[in-house]
Amino acid sequence: MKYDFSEIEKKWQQIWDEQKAFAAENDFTKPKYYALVEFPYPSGQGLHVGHPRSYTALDIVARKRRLEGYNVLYPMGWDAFGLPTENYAIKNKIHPEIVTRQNVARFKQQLKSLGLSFDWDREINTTDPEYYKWTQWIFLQLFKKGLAYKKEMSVNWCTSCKVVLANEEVVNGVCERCGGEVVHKVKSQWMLKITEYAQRLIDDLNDVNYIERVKTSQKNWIGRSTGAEVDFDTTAGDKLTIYTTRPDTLFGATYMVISPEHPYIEKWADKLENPEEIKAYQAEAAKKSDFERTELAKEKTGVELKGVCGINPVNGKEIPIFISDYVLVSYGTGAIMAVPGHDTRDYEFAKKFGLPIVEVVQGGDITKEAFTDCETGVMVNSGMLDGMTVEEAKKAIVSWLEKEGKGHPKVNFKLRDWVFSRQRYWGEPIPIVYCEKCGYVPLPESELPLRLPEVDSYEPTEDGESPLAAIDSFVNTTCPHCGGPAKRETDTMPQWAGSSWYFMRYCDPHNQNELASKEALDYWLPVDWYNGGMEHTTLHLLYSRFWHKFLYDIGVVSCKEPYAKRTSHGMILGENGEKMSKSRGNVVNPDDIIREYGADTMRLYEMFIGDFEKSAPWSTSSIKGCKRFLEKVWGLQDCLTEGDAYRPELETVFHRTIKKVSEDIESMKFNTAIAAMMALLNDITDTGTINRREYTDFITLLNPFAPHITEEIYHQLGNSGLLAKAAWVRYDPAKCVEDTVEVAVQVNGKLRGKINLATGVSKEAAIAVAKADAKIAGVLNGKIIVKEIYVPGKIINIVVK
RNA sequence: GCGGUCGUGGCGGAAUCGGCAGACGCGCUACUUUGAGGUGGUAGUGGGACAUCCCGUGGGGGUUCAAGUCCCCCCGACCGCACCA
Repeated sequence: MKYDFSEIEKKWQQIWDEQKAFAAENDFTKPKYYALVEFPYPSGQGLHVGHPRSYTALDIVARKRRLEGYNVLYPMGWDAFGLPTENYAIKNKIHPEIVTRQNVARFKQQLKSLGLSFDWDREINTTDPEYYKWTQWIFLQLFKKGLAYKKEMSVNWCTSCKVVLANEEVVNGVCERCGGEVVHKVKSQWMLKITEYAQRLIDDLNDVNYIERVKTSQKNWIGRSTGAEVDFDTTAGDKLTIYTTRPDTLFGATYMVISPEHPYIEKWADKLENPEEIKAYQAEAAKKSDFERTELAKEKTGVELKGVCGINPVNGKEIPIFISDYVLVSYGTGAIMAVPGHDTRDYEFAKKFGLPIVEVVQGGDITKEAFTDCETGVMVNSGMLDGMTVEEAKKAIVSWLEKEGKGHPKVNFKLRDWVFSRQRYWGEPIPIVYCEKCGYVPLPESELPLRLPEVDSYEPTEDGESPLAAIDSFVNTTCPHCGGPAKRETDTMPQWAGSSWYFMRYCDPHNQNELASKEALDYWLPVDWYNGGMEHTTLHLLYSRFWHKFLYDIGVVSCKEPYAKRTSHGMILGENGEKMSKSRGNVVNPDDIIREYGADTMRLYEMFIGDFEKSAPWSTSSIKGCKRFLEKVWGLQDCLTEGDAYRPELETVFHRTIKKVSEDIESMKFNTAIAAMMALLNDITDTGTINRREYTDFITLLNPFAPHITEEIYHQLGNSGLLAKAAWVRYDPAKCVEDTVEVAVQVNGKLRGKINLATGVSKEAAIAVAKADAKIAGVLNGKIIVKEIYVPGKIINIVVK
């Protein structure tokens, strides 16, 4: 019988659909398991071969859990708001809603053809008003708690298109579409106070099972540092506050630097002697991104603010103040004290501008480079701090500053508040009304969802406002508070909004009255296993943890953290080892693979391709190996015998393989799980037959990986129900051990032979057997034995002179 | 620049705690089957004048009876960096 994968796959996908085989039950008394993968952005290109890597992996986990008896929730949906759809809609004059519908239909058909066991009854879409109603509701709660506020922020502004650009649309400092000059422009933007949660977002990482590199990335991104804020008096008669992590080096501060956007430049305008130079520098800085500005490799630039000096609080010395783009207005206070002796960037700057470099920590050679090691140094040239270690000096100076009223200890985070406004059409409207009398007023919850208005043009307006600003019927409204005339907020939310809480909606996706019922949330949350890309670690993952914590604070959810476990898959690269992209011409279309090899082979190959956590290049020729494996599994039907127990020669290898596959799935080592099944198959085919028990167990083990073929074989074996609903195979640990083991024998660390030993023999007996071996005896002849090492089941090493 | 990851045959990759490097698969070679095609099977496959020896996990040092694995230095590659998602 031929293995007709396309027939088999179509047949079982239809049966699973009809029977709703993978629908999560609403029986909250059963043990639950919530497996989650990041829902895709339904782009116009269709599914990428990278998507199924993550989806298949957790599909394997979900299917195994069902076989183990859990009530499993494995849902899927669409993160469909966003820039590419909007740009496509503008270009082709199609409504983004229609574009989205088409893309979703294509993605869904592609996902279904992979045989993924999603519960399609719980499908969600962030652009559905019934969904974004609750995204808006969450925003209102944030607003009411003071966590949403307006702030002047700089945006990328294309001077020729007159449009606010996303960072991605700025390439080498010019507009991606027209090549026009891009500058920073200040706009009033909605912000979310994620910084208020910074400490908790770090602390609660202790309570979750995330892979270590995810935790590390999040911690570094949040970037907690302890230091001090210090007030420097200025000759302008005011105080300039700086933030430093090295208050111990205060005596070494020989100048100050403020960011080109610092408000004091305006404030000191009448005292500054070189305003033109300063203005020119500010204009230059406005063209650069933070990334370009802080690049250490680049030459330091800056301009002295002539006419105003700072006064070092510890020694009263007047020191110059510069503006330079390596100081960012968004971090700390936007101003620093520069200690060139002990900071690399300050050192370079001082060298370039001929500023004095004073050594205040001994231990390095500051004529060559800045000495930044704070472990070993001793304070010098620092008055009362002389002789102290850096650690002691930090404490001493901070308490002195506090006593003098010139500073205080300060914890700072690199994490910045979340810019929540977009001047775009295809996003959730922000449900706020601006009233001249009452200010920013939240829309009453009863008016949600605030729908996107139907329009013909999605182009932003001339002055960079959102397209919604051009629609008078949308903008003009009445104030919910005083009833007077008012204007709606016209900015929309970023794509991150809808994805920050979607895992909650899956718990109760059709609820009309709440984002999800408390009962459903309490049962399903937290997500037991969440897999996604490393690129989402610092934005999506952090944003959704922040929203979850907020919803915990207001009593919507009962657990502090949304995801109990987070893992991450590596990227699938093109055959040439580079990232797959249209421009590189190395894109593999999953549809072609499924058509030619079938979904089971595709799934198996994606799991076999390499270490799940690492990136791996696609290889069309390697797929054949997985196809051959499945064909052999299929072919076993022709050599079936009766029998309800493993044959003795296969017993150990069966138990071992079941153990290995069971454990490897849990630790994401899908590649070695498949290798073990291939090895077991080789052992079976060596015997020429397979009995019913062996075959049934083998296909059960393989079922989560290749669900269609195994379901069909199960059916062919005369079973009536679904294999997907049968029971997972068990192993007996006692039967995983062989009676004898082969042990390598080394002399002086070099392999000289191998011996067979009964498992559990003593060291003495083992070494005696080794010495009795003719070859080993020959090597040992005439040598003096210095040491004998025996590692049971592994190795014997005899050290001789 | 900051942060993260990685370097093993011709290729993808294995190698719980430091214990036989190269599992499993691709490719290749020989034979074989079917007859033809890109099918199936058997055997071989890290390198070296390749029968028991020597060398081999990016490079150099170190620790150890024993190092792909631990430590130090160097080289190289990849990913993210807040309005792409």
